[in-house]
Amino acid sequence: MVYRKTAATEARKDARRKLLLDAATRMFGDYGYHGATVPMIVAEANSSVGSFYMHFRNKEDIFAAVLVGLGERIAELLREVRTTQSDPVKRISQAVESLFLFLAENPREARIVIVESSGLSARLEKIRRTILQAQAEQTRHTISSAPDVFFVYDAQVAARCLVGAVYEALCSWLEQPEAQRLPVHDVARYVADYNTRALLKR
Amino acid sequence: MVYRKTAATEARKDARRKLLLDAATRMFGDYGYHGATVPMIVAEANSSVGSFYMHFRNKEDIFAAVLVGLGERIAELLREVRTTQSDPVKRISQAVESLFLFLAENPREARIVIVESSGLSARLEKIRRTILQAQAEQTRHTISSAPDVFFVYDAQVAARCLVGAVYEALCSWLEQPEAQRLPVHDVARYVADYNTRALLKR
Amino acid sequence: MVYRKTAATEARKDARRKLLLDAATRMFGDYGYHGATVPMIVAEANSSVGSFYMHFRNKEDIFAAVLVGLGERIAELLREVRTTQSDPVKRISQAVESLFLFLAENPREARIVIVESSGLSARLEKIRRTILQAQAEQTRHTISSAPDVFFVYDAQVAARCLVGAVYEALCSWLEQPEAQRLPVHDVARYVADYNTRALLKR
Amino acid sequence: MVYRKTAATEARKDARRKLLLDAATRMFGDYGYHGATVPMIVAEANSSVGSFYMHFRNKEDIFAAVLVGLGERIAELLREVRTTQSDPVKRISQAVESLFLFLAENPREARIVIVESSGLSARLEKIRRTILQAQAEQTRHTISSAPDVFFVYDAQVAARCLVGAVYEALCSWLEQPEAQRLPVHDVARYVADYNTRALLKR
DNA sequence: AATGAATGAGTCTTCATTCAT
DNA sequence: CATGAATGAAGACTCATTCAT
Repeated sequence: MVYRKTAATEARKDARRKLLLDAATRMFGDYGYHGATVPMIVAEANSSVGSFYMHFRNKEDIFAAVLVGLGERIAELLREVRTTQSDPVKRISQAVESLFLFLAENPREARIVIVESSGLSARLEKIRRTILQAQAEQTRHTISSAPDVFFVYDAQVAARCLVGAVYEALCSWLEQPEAQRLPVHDVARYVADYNTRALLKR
Repeated sequence: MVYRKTAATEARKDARRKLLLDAATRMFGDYGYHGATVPMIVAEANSSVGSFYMHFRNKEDIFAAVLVGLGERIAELLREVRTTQSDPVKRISQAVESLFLFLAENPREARIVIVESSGLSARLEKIRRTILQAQAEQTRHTISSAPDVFFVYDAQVAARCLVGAVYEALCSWLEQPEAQRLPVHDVARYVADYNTRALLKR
Repeated sequence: MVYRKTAATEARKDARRKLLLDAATRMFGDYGYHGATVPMIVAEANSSVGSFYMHFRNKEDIFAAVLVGLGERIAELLREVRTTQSDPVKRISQAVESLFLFLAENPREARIVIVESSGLSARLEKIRRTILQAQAEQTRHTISSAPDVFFVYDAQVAARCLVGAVYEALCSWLEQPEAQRLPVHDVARYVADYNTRALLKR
Repeated sequence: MVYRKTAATEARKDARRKLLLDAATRMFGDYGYHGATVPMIVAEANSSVGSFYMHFRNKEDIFAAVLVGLGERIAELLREVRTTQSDPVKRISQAVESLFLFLAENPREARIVIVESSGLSARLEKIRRTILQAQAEQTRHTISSAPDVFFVYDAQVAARCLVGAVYEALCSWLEQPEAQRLPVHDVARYVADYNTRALLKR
């Protein structure tokens, strides 16, 4: 009497989940963790409160899912750079540029990672740290692989300086009215240069 | 007689205001903007809700005041550096170091400026921007004053990279358990070097 | 062919109904009417929500069914006593004892009848009353059959006193940690004596 | 600057608390623990949700307060009987009668103690047990004080039988439409007799 | 001016019930 | 007939803000 869980049903469920996740990304990106309410999210997803709580334990849960998803997209981004570039200096420079461009093109996602994921619950804080850590790790690894070209006191500190510079430069860029913004690619390039110079031995 | 009485009253009023402001700094620093409640703040200040609304229009208002106060302390800090150091490179290096040390010694204040002041109302966002801008301005000014030693695409971008690097390095440092932290002064120095190298022509 | 198929279907349907009813008894007994949820019950029955609403109009409906079932089991119990014992005094004493023992051995069922069935809807209240009434009726009948040995103001009141004493004594017994409980049979016997003495002329 | 907490303010606060407590008693008595909602209670008390949560931590808390209050009223009742009656048999009989009458006159309160306080949280269960225990203790004490007149297997069990009989008889009485009810005093007297006989040696 | 009790709009969350597959 | 995803009404609770004393 147990009916096969049809693939179609499963697929529709997953689609709904994705819908909610996307809506949440938009709402969290636009209004922040506290500003975005569950009713707002479900309305944006053309879904319902009940459905929301079928897919996610609570508001924190969906935020975590959004964050993890973003972390993966960024990790994937950096992974690509790593496999493309073998020269350590270019690799770092390229990673910074890619990160900057990705976030510049996805400002809502950027805001979620940079701004909104801070100062929340321990669990979320941990996810945020993991994301930053993944980026830092990448940098750290490259730095350590070429100790003769990089000047480094502590790779961890250096990596975080780099990430911080990227994020803040991005914020600054996003704060400008669109009309006055410098060309994204130029800024991305400059930020990449800034950090590359910072890391190189003179 | 009347004047003195008024002065005394004024003084007491200011004292109460200061008390609330300090309590708010502690609470916002420890629990964040949303986590700190008005009752919490007034309890910490040994005051009362009524009194609170005597001195501040609302919660946002006191947070703004805290933020402005912090901005001034930081501005003052940087002003001192400027008057002490005339060499542009040293001036920048020194400014970074001072900022890092100040925030490291005042982690609550650091959290307020870096983390908690983001993603709130437009008004607060503006104040935050003003503070960052003040720091950036300082850097920009120094950079512009010696175009031959500094390599700069856009002083604004450069300045924000610098501030971002400082903040993120600090966050990283604060995230560590105290036992495992590197010496503050060493980190501060390294962060200063990081940014100085980033700015100098090769 | 058609007939047999229908019979088989009917049988399966009844089996499923029984499964749900048993699961509901466990859940209501363990978590109470409000604590037990429909999803909990169907999970316990390895069934599904849809199936549930196939067999029962709603949650109240299944609770009612559980209650009615319990009422019948208890009625059957008392009926047996009546057919076994002809001596009115022994009959009452035996009925009390049997009831006590049955409930002591089925604490979940006991909790449903005694505790959980109170204070719900009018319909459920009525069923509960019916069950109690059946027990009372039994007692009343026996009492009335031997007016010379029993001292009774109003048989209805007397019967309810008796039932109340049984239930409360049972609760008291169940509240004790198992290790400290007096022997069931002794308590059952004493409760029987208590009520017998209460009913007899001196 | 610390103003004296005026007696008037305190009094008004207490009055409000009492108002809420009374309203809660009515609502819990009429609709049960789950049926009575916080909005209902505050509406009944002409108060507000916020006020409610100023005085009580949560819904369970106010129910606990109601229950404790009832426990005290009942305890007081029994205390009076104890001081008035020195003869053990009369004391028990009188206690039963008083309890019955009190509950008959306060049916809402009765329902709260008897019906609604069961099967809730551990905390509430404990309070309920305490109340029953207090009544049982009273009985137990009297019984133990005159071992030659009372026939008792275990005073605890006996006491609970007594309490159960009282409560159930009361329920039965309350269930009747008012027109058909037997005179309260007669029933109270009979219930008292029922239990007295049950306890006496033959 | 100071106090803190009172307010109620606004959140999150649960769960009985429905219905498309 | 069975399934379980979807629904949304309803409830508990928080907290910024007001205002009578």
